[in-house]
Amino acid sequence: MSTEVTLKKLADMLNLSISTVSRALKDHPDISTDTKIKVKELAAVLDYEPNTYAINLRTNHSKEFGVIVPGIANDFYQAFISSLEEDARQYGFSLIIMQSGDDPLIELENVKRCKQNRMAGLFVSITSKTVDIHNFLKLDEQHIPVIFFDKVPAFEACNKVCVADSKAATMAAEALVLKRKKNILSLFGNAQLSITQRRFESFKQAFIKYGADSNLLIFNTHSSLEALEITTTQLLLNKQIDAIFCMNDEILIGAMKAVQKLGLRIPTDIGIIAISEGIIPQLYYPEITYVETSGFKLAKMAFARMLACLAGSSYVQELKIDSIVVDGGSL
Amino acid sequence: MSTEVTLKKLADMLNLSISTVSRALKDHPDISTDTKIKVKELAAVLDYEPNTYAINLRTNHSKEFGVIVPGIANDFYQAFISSLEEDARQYGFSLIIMQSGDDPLIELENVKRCKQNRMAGLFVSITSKTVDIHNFLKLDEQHIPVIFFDKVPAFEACNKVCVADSKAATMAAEALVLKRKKNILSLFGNAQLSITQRRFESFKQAFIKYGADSNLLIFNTHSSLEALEITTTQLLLNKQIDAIFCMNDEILIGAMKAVQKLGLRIPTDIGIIAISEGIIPQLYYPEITYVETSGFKLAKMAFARMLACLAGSSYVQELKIDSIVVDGGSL
DNA sequence: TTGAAAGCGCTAACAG
DNA sequence: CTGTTAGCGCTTTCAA
Repeated sequence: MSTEVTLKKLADMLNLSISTVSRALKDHPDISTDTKIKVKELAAVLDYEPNTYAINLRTNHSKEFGVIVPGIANDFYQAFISSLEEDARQYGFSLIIMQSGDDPLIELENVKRCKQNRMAGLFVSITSKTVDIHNFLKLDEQHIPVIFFDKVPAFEACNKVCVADSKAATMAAEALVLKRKKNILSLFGNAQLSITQRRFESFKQAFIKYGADSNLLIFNTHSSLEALEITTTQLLLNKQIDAIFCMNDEILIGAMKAVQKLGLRIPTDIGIIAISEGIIPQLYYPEITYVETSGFKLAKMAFARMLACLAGSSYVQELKIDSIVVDGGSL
Repeated sequence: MSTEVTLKKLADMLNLSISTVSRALKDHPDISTDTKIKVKELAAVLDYEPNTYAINLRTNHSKEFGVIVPGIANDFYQAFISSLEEDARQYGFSLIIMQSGDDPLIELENVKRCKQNRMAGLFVSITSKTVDIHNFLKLDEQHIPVIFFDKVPAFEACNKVCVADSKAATMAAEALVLKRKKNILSLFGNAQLSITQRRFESFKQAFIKYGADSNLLIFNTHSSLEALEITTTQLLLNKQIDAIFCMNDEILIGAMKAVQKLGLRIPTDIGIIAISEGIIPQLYYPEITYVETSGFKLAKMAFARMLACLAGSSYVQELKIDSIVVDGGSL
């Protein structure tokens, strides 16, 4: 399209060279105030907009961050991305969102896209089956910082920010001990995942630490529906149960359905506490007491770390954000 | 970085010209099978990846779609974006997500970013205060198709895909008539929004059409909390109320809290129906019956329309997706 | 204080 | 079948 306003066009119209116009536009000290004004005025009138691709080609990097998550349909990632986008925008960066669908192959494909597009940096929450971190580390070598968040690789030296999983579970346990709950239906997620293992260990340890004689009925569940079923069965079988602990939102949803189905009153008939991003617990009355794992806060931290890396911080870091207990009156 | 693999590098190593390598890589018929194989092999070995910026600069357009929404923290946009991303990926496109925060100024800034980045196309759900569509239409002139979805401009000729608002409200009303509900607490959103007005009109008309003698208690509410308060008050004041209609998820959340607070049983004590994306209604037991407004389906349609525009379809179109009633047992 | 010129990596007409 | 060449729009030495 010949209507495109370019540096050349401005230069021609002003009888200046392209380089002068370029420099004027970015306030290069060499250029006289006079020309600067003239150039800027014309640029404004013609609504000149620099061609991003030319710049990127020239400078060999872009102002785009890639974000790879298993799927965005999740309150936690939602909050994370939403918050990250705001921060990024402030700094002139855009976000490219990619979903791996928890499939390592698609994840790899996405990583390649990021590399090919010379992204400025990458935020990744890996799939549950990702074993080979190699491809990510290659990016780091090319000076494309990779910040892992939430689901992070277990051992490798890399930049990670995540919620304090163990701590969150401990806090939930402490709340239960404090309320002297004796028979606790404890619902955990997929036992294969390290997040489940960490939360489980800390949860158990906390009761031991405080010398509580609570009886823990522990189950692992892989879906909301399964949580609903387990909870229903257990509550019917065991009338002693006086509290439910849910390791995540998905489980909470199932457990709450069971509680509603059985017509139990919270917190009189039964207490409940969860680890959650915070959206779901607020949907019920009374609101569910939860240990917060804030995607919002995590995004702030991840972005700060990214800026540091971009600014040249070369060492890797493993950061954890602390949780807080948000009392909804359900315990 | 000198380790970057470029066409030139491949050409030098193979003693071929850059153009031959380029053509071999894209299976140009002019090139001999022999050279093609040689070139492709080396490219594979060296992990050659074309420089996107050079291509974009050359061809003056990218494989990126901009997506501008008021905010992504919303089940509907969530579903929309998630679905759109999958489709886009299949076709080699990426998604740049931008949030306007329902602020027309940020929206405008984002539109400019899209223009500046020569996006391949744009999906927009406008802010509630957007009046000037001019800037969007300018993009269309530059052959950057703009597909408005969900929140679309009222009058202008442009590509729009949205849920059939009136139809959804009519369907909800029909369900209520069918169940012979007589005193219906009818909760609508912000009365200033055209979506509210359309849903309200159709809702009312449906009762008239069927000659139902139902008594509608109509309220407009702007938040979940307000919905909770109104519902609580009304249910206490008027024991005749036998059903609640909620125009959207936000209102449903508030109404459900009130119902839980008052300890009412669904559907025996009271019936409830909502217009929703579908996530929230499934959180309760029994699940809430709702008229579906699917972000997923809308995305499919929007993407198809985008492809058509990219393929040269120049006329504008206004598309609507129909809703279905999903019975959760709450009515 | 300004301009000329080279080149980022790629594509595509044109020429052999 | 392959090579030469001329850019795409911009930045950045180097010269003037």
